[in-house]
Amino acid sequence: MEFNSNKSIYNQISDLICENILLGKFHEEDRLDSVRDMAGNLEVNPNTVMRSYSFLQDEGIIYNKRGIGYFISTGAVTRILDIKKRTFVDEELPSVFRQADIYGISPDEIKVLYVDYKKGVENEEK
Amino acid sequence: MEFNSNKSIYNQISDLICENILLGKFHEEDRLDSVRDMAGNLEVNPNTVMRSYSFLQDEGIIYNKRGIGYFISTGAVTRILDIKKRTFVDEELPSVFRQADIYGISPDEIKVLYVDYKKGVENEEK
Amino acid sequence: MEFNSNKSIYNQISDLICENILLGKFHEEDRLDSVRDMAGNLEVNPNTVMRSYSFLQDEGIIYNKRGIGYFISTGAVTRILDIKKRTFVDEELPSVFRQADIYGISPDEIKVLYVDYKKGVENEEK
Amino acid sequence: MEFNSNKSIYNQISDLICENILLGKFHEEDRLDSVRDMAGNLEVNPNTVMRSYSFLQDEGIIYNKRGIGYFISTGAVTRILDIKKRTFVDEELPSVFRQADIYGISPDEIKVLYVDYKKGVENEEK
DNA sequence: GTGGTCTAGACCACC
DNA sequence: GTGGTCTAGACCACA
Repeated sequence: MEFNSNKSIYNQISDLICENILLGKFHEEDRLDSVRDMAGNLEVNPNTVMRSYSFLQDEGIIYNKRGIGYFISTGAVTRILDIKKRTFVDEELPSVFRQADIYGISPDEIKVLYVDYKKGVENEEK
Repeated sequence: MEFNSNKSIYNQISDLICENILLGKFHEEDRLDSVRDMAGNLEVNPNTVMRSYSFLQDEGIIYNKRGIGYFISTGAVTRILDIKKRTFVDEELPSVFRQADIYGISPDEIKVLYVDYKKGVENEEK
Repeated sequence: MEFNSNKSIYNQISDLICENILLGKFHEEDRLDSVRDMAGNLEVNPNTVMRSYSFLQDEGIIYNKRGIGYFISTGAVTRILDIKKRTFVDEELPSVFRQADIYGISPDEIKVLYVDYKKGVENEEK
Repeated sequence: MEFNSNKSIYNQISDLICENILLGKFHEEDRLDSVRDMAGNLEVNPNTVMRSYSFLQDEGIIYNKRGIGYFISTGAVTRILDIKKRTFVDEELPSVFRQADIYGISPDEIKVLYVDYKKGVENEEK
């Protein structure tokens, strides 16, 4: 897997895991890949994966059983929505809207772009 | 002026200048504050301002007259819209929509949030 | 290493790296010395090296792996030739020819001077 | 008149005057335009012209009659050829040849490029 | 006065 | 360990 430049890798990995949980690909109380396996799959330094896991653990999204591995917490979905959606709506969206405003993109256009985006994603999945 | 921590200062200065140009506060062929003056006003090191200016010059948004100062290029508005709007629509929006989708925010909700945001801004201006 | 006074140091470093790539001393996908090491070798401030690296990155000649270092891009040779040869032939040569013309140096004489130069270089290498 | 970026303006003005002398447009013992006139014609700061004149005076190419103006020295042509041609052949050409060598341009190609250049100039003059 | 470059040294996030 | 950014302060050429 390749990682885009502007976000730190460990952050992208955290996001990836959260998304998979929200999308139902990972389930609560599932065990995550070991740090080494995950690092191998993603072609990334184990330290970097470790950092993602630690971060998610701090957020209460996963937890650790010593010597066994990392597991997705019960209630992880709720917690992710709590944390991420809030920062998304409260912090990210305003900055996005501010830019859209400057560039003269109307609310209707934004809606249309979003609809188009969703269509694009659907087609890819087929 | 205060700077946000997550973006580099020189980047925020560049953005600030671009926005002022788009908003019509700075005009094409206007002279920018000298590096030292701008640095003084923003309470920032001259090197940091220099970096912003150099960056904008590379982008063709401002240009330099030897020994006189930096000036806003003719066509700067167009160029900024070209560069920024393109990266906004092509790179920023998709990631925003992807998140919105995951968090279950519909196109109509996005539109409403944007409308609300614009109202908020208008009220502030009064 | 010693630097010529009329060109900026960071520029000379960039040129040095490009030449080494063209001459086959550095190869595509090789890792460059770290900023600090290079600075130490050249007896120069790390910031100065950083500037060279950033410049070459902007030109697409080298790229960065986060936390690991700078690497020579695949296709760097082509890209350098593209950039440098073009500016050499289109911008530098005309001014040279213009001067040669004024000083009454004929095309044949230029050719002879060049041949002599190449012989001189060959002898040095022995 | 517009001045290209990479050389200092006063230097470009000096070169311009020297060329006009070599090309026979200005003659020895001719009076040069006053600093102010020249500055007006070139749309440049008088200080900058002054600097060119001083420079040329230091080189012995022009001389000053107090209160009257600057005049081209007798022997200016010889002196210019002495100074400029020497630095051209001894310093500029080697660096040019070095680059040509790196870019794989042969002596014959250089000659052809030079011949082409001369043809181009001739056509412009018609 | 203007920009441009460089040094020294610091701090940070990241791998 | 890596790069990236920033400050403070200096020096230079140029207009």
